[in-house]
Amino acid sequence: MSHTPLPTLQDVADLAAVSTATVSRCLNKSGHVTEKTRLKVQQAIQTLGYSPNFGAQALAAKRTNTIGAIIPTMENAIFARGMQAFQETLAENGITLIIASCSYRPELEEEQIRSLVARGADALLLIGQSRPDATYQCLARRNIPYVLAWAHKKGSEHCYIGFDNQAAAQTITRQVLELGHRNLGVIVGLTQNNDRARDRITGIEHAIADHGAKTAPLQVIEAEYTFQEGAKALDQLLANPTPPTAVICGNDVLAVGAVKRAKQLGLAVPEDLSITGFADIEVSELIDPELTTVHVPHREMGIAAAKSLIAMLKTQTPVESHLLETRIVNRQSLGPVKPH
Amino acid sequence: MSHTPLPTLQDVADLAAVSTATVSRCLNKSGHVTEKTRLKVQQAIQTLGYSPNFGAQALAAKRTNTIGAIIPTMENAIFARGMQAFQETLAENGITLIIASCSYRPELEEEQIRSLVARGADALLLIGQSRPDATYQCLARRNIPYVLAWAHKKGSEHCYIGFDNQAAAQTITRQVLELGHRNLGVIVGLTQNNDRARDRITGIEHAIADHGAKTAPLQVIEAEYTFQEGAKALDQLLANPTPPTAVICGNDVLAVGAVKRAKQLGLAVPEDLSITGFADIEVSELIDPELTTVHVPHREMGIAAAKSLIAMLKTQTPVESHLLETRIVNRQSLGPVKPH
DNA sequence: GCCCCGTATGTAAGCGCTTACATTTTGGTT
DNA sequence: AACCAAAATGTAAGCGCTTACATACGGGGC
Repeated sequence: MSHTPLPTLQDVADLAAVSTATVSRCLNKSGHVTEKTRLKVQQAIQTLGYSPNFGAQALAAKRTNTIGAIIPTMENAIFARGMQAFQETLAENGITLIIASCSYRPELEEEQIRSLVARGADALLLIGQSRPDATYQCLARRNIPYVLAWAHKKGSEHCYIGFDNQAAAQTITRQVLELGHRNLGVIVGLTQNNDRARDRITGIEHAIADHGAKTAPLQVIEAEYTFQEGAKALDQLLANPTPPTAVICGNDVLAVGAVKRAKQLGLAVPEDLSITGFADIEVSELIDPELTTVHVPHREMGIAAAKSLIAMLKTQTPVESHLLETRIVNRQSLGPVKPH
Repeated sequence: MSHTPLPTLQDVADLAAVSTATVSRCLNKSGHVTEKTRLKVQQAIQTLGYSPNFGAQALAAKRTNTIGAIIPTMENAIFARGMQAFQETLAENGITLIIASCSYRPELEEEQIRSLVARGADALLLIGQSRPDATYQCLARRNIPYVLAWAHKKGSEHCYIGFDNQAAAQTITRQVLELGHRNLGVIVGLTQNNDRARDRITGIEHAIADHGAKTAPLQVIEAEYTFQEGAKALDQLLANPTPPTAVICGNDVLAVGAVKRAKQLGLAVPEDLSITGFADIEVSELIDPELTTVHVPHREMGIAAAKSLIAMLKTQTPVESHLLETRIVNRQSLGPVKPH
């Protein structure tokens, strides 16, 4: 499968009878080119089917127009919509997304960060904030802008593009308490390497403390983000001699798994058991009863993250954090506690 | 935010008191280096915290160790699991994934292909086969290997890593017919730019023709891949004076949306109406009744695609297509036709 | 001890682009 | 028509790496 060598900038310059610098200027829209020459060059590019060599461009310009993202996993719908919007926004701005996953394992994340940086990522999107200082230093040293998404922390040195996991969890818990529930269960992701999950638990605890009513001790089960694990976690919660009347889930996937299990066990939701979610992914409207959950503006977040990163790249200065509003979506899975 | 310039190959060479060529040879494991020098170099790399410059490497070596994938959308769970496995397998082999989405729009796909190629993708993963010849020629001209995933075509010039959409649809339809259904509805993705959806319809039609029994005319509704659209499509099907007794869906998302709608309408599934899916994504086990569907080995497919692409890159020769087996997963949403 | 050859290492020429700086062109003033 | 600043274009020096080729080295056979 032989093939002619690809045309180079020089070839274009020759054909258009200008210098390579002029062609380069046309390509990079860096001004100072007559309309006439621009047309000539355009023409030459067309006829040759020229497209710039990526490596050469990266080497000479010291940027790749590439942004990296490292997410726990692409399989989880929690990240899918936000990443889709992120990618679309990058593409609109001529930037390519390189993507890696870390399976919620910090050491893998670190490795992937190095890898993406080595691959020339100009900037990075990371999820949450908890990672070794060394990692942040490595990014600072190489002067690589990054945003932390899916989370928010006031007054942090980092740029967050996300929502307040703690406050959101607190709000929905308050609502649960106001409906009379005094014995709450919690199903949440593995907190080990997930600051978002930890923040949500904190929010729940604060809501209980603030509310002041006497409540049974909070029962917390950690589970991987799958329907099955959500179901299993509910089993554990219900095995307790005084099972909760409401289960607050740190995630829609877990919540939906729990709802399904509750129904299998013959429990009516929300009459016998209330269940709430977090994220408002598509599946929360699928299950019957539909899930009362915390709506997270995933697309907005992806778009904001992309824009912030692009701005940082352009201005070479940090950008303000961006707090997105969440809101409770009242559907059907949360109801008043059953009087007995 | 000042920062020392990053160490270069030259710096490493100086520190290790060898030439740049030797350092390069160490890095690329291209043999002919004494263990002793290798150690010296390793040492120098460590102390300097060196990591190769991507652009320079790409420019000099004419490869980027980067593979691109263009999928319709990341939001759809149909691609998530396969892509996750694809990315993991690439990462294990030191290759980075760059990803783009085309929203089922061919002209956007073409643009994204150009973009990823321009970004230095060494090889590509594409979904399905139908695209302009010019696109394939462009890839051939640049000598860029590619595989077509999520589909399979015998005796094609292209390398497919996928499954036989038509045969799978045919098999599940046969099963539906054997259960006595003679009036079938079909809900399938928009066929306009989706050869997989078209193949599935063909499979359904063949099954009916082969079976020989007299059946009502097939009613086909096309819908976007969302729960809501699946539900709406079911409404349309049921609006018919002689509504189908079984609905074959080209996709689990549509099927699950249809199941939910059927229940809302007070129809028992499968007693009053049978519904089948395609893909076997996680949500098919969530819905009640659980979905009878076509299982697609998504992870296997992702892994196989990655391996094939890597092999092509290494050997510079085409690789055989790879046909993956699908199988029917009999769960609860398909039952015998109701006698009346 | 000498020669030869295979292996380890060094030398240096690019790879294709960007960009600082030098040079030419343009067109408005006087 | 001559002059000049501003705008357009050209020149050429790298960017950091790979690799073909040249050279140095070391050890076995005689």
